[in-house]
Amino acid sequence: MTDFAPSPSADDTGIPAYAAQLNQPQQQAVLTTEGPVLMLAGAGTGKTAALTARLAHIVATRRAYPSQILCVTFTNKAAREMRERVAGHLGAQSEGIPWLGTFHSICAKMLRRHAELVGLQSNYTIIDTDDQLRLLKQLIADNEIDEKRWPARQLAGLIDRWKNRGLNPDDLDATENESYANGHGQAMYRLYQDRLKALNACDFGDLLLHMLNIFRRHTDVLEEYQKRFRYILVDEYQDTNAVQYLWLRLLAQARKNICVVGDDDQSIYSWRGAEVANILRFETDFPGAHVVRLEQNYRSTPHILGAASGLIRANSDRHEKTLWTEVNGGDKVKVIGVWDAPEEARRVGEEIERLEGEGAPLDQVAILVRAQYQTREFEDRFIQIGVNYRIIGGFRFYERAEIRDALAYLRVIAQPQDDLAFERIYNQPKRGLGAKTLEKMHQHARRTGLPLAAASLELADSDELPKRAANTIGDLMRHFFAWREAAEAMTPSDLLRLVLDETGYNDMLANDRSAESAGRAENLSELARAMEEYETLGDFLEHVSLVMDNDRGDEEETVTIMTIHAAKGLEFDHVFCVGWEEGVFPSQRAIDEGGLASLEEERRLAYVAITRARRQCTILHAANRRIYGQWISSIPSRFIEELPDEHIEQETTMTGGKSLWQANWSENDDPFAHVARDRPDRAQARGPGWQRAIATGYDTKQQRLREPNRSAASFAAKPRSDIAIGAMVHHDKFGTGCVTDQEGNKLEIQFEDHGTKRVIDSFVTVVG
DNA sequence: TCTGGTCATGGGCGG
DNA sequence: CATGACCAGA
Repeated sequence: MTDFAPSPSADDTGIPAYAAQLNQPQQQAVLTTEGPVLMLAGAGTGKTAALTARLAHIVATRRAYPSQILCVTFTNKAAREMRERVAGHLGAQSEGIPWLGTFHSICAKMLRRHAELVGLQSNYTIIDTDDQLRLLKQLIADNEIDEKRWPARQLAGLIDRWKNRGLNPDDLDATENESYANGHGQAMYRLYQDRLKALNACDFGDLLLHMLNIFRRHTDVLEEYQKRFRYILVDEYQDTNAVQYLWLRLLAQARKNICVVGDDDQSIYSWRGAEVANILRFETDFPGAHVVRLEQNYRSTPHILGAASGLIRANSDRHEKTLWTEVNGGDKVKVIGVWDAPEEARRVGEEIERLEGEGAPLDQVAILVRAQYQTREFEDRFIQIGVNYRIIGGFRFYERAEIRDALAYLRVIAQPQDDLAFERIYNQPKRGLGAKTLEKMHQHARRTGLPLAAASLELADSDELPKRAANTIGDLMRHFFAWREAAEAMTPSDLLRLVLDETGYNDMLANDRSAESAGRAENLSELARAMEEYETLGDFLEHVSLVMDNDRGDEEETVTIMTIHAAKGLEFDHVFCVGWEEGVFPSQRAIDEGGLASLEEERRLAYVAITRARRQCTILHAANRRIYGQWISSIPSRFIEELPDEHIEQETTMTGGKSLWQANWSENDDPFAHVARDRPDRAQARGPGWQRAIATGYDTKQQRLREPNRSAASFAAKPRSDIAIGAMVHHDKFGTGCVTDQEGNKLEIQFEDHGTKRVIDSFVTVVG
């Protein structure tokens, strides 16, 4: 430890307060300010502490002003946390760090200054995925592409991926071009970009791509930023995609004072374009980079750590890290097998009630699921037993219809070219303008090259429209002029209240007696309240598209249910990892497609899940699960098998020990009979993973489990002996019919009056 | 403009 | 199974 410049907050050891609590490697990461630094920080090793201390150190030792530091994160939450912690270190002497933020918000800010270099005005609109999709649908229709065969979603996905890779329309090769509508990829991408420019808008991907283009084409701009940013810090580097990487590399090129922090074992966003390779090859990109490993874990007990480390060791191609802890004791990771999803929820509910009885705070309990659909079962159960819970994810505040309507009005006021917004509200609330009017407005806009709103006004002044429609449009446009004028003199939130009144939006909600209308009105006043801290409409609109998120924290103590992805970066005393079954986790898609790489990503996801736990981690798997309305018997996840024995403790309930699958395995030659033959079309969709499973079996997987409860397991899928193909049966709903096929407990029946149906055999009686 | 019925579809999520 | 998109018909 050398070279601490004197600082007012230093104590008598000479170590400044912000570094006093740090361990040796962390201090190294803080003190090595010059040159490239790669901080490999395992889960729970205090990387945010190190990163914020580093930032404080740079400022406190006068190596740079706060305004000369670029500090990028992926999420607003991370940015907020960093900001708060740095402020804690620096106190009043920090005037805030203007260039601390997400990739997107930083790029948006830069782009406001240089918009004209890419053909935009500085008040450009940032459109979200919803607008993006609507725009693409229009373009697809205009170009007479069959949207059934080439969905807008697909094109949106392609364009996003191209942008993530830093590719402009001109950069696409023939293969890329082929990937949409038989060679229309490039043309559609180009049309989309042109359209955005005409709307004075850009999407999220553009924020980065535009800035990358500007840096590449205008060296003076690049140099300005290179000069400004003496130090660069990047959080979650394993999540960077190509365009972020290129953008960073250009900025860091001049001074090479770049410090990146990440954990390749927690890279779970490759499907979003993140490239783990970026962190794996940092030392090649920046020769002479200092590598600091943070391996002391401050979060979890040794068993939790041991289980997670053992699991992740099955991955290849990673920076080897050995997490350790000074903490002693703690329970082993508990693995519980249950019969089905309801029992899983019941069991978790019981455990939670027990924890509650022991005085554990409920906000320290989390249930981590692989996919959103798994949350329902827990929700139902918790309502039943009266456990407070909240589900993270799902709909976000600003994705609600009424919020989007309100924002659309504000967008048109701020930016008359915003056709997408205008289209959303021209007849909302209903004012008698239908599809026919819209079509005419579009035609006129196309003819004249005017924005939709302006074109509609011209149209209203002509005789092209029925008088009623013309009057309505004229009226609406007069309102917009008035609001635009009012916006100069009013606060944004007052403007919103005015708009909601004058449009009749409030009246519409008041007259709507449906269950949701009260909540909607409430959401709108919430929006107005949230707007109060903004001085201009523009400020607010940028904030809402980039920053505003959903954590309106109800302070109540609740259990949290969320996906593992959403849990990254969080920690809880007690974590329940549920649904650890082949096909659920790892997900069927990961098994079928994407090969080893995507299975390794699933494994990293499992690693993230376990390492969220501070004191106790419980893993559950069910023997049967209903997916898409079908009962699927499932076998425990391979990840359970990979957990080291010495760190886990298995428990199997009476009904849950082995799966239906295993029962059938011993009785039939084809364990997947009841699944794969169930529906031929679905059997195909199971893909190579399942085929392989059939070929090789999974019989080694379950050695550690107790003997199955054979009678319980066998019961469910066993065919009824009194029914055979050709039998005549009666069904309460469908009447009488002839059995044409029988698989396990499922029958295919040709009914006399209802055609062929598939039913469960317990619902029919044999006739005669 | 609203309704009801049919049909396809079903991952993780941030800005 | 459950939900959402889309279309036909009142």
